[in-house]
Amino acid sequence: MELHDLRYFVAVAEDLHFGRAAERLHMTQPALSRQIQALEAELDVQLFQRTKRSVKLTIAGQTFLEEAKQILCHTEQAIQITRRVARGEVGQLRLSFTASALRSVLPEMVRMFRDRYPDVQLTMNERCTNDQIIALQNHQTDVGFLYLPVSEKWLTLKPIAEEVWLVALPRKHPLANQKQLTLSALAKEAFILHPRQEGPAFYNQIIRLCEQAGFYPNVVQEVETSQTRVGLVAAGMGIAFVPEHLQTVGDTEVIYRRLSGSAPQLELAIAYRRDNFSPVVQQFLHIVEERIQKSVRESVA
Amino acid sequence: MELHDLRYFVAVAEDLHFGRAAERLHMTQPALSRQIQALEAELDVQLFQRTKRSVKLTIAGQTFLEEAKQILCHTEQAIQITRRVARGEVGQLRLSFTASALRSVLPEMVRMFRDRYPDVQLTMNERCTNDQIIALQNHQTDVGFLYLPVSEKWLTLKPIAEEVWLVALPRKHPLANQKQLTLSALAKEAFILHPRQEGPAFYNQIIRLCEQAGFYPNVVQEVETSQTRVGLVAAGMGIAFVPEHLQTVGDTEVIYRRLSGSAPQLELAIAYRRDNFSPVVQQFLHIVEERIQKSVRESVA
DNA sequence: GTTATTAATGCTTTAAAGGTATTAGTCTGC
DNA sequence: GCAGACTAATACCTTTAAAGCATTAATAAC
Repeated sequence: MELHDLRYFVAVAEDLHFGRAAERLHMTQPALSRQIQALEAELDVQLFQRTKRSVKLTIAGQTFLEEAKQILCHTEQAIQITRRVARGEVGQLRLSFTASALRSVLPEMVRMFRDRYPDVQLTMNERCTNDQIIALQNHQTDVGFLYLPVSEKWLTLKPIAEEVWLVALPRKHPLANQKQLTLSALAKEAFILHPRQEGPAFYNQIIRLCEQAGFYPNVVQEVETSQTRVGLVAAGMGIAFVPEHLQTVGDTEVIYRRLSGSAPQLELAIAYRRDNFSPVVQQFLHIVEERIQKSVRESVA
Repeated sequence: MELHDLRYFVAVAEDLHFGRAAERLHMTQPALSRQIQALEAELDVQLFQRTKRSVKLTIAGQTFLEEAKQILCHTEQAIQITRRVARGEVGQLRLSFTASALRSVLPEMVRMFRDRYPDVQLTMNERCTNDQIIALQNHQTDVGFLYLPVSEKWLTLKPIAEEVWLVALPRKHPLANQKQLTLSALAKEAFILHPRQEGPAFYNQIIRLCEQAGFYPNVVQEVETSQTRVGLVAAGMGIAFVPEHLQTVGDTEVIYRRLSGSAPQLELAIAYRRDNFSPVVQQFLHIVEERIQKSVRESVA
């Protein structure tokens, strides 16, 4: 049995007239009659009660009509849903991101994506760069917003923004009032940095910048999240570097200063598995691309 | 798109190997490859991620696989259910019957039918002969157990039992103790009969029998149901005729006597529309037939 | 009784599906 | 690094199932 048998059957069952049904199906009446006969023979069930001049459904025919309509409808829906999945209009997208990405580029991209693809189920998780890589490896996330450098070869990486890090000082710190602040002015300060193994490249970058400024930093603490580092700065334990977008999270005891001259900076990128061909991810990447182009245009203007 | 496309797709999706899938489908690999290509072209969706040496499903392919399996399963079920309906194994059967049929032939027939066709939904309604005919005409019932004669030409009628009617007498009636009771002995009694228009043929039969016994009955009441007539007999209002099977419904104030010689009797028959080709009805008729044959054999033995 | 209607049948044509032989990459093992 | 096995795709031909055309047979309506 094939779907065209069902289509033919439904047409005849609805018209109760072989000639008209055949016309509607763009075929001739004898062909249709024979197909219906073949269908009845295959099912070994009489679907129509025929006289030489009229046709009506048997009880079994009525049952089969309901089923046939459902099957045809389901088939149509299966095609539609498959196409939508292929276009990335339906599916799921799991995003991971650093705390600072959540406060900069991410929100607008997510908003655009939601608007354009309302039927995609979106899951969002804050994770540090390392955890994102692990999550990507374990197929627990689809796209990560993380900091470069990342050396994993099985990942595709696309830089999307430069992120300058600011100095966080206690409000009462002597340097807090100074307009222009250079790294060398901080030579005698106690530094609260992130753990070295949580981003050795960035750690080294900070050390190198200090050395270029003529001193080796006095690292009094290595603390995991920027949030916590800011807390310790407020408590007067020292100074710290935090991503520029995190200054919006206000702590009245802390002020943020952009360093003039060279300052620590990180490159935010999106990462996804090379073997990920999810159309949803593709669509999300398009939106990211689009958003970046817009930023570039705006910064030029 | 046709069902065989779905079958081919499911086979390849399950094996992820064109050659083996083709073998399983009893066809050659190139034919299968081409069919899948054609399907993808028709859907305008890539279902498989192919390399020269391996095949795997795309996200859209995974979606389509689920749908395809469901459609194929539904199709199989549709065929099965249609066949069962055609065989009368599934459906509904609405029975109507007189009160006396419910106490004689009907229960065993219904029991047999239930055992053999447990998936048929059975509806049962007590109705007098006239109401049954109306219900049959209005498609509110499928088969009736009613009294002959019935003249409707659009009904098929099959006599199934002769029903002798008994005399119901008040317990304290002088004739109550007599072993042999003939109609002529009742010449002076007050008769409680059924309404004439509710079965004129049977009414006339009773009058005729009385006349043959040498008297014209003194009809003091015409009352609708046998139940009610028995009630009035118990109340001492007169004597009545009731179907033999109704004597089992005991009223201690009433006794039943079979008339020797000629007695009123009715023919119980089943009736159904000539244009009713419901397989369920056909199956029920088979069981009725079967049961009647059994009765005949038993009465001969 | 004649005509129109309508489903079925016989025969021919067409188109879709399938088969065989072969090609073109890709992986494995020595 | 090369030979051989493996596997999906392509080219070309054959088969088969479905469709068309002409006609028949039976029924209903006038």
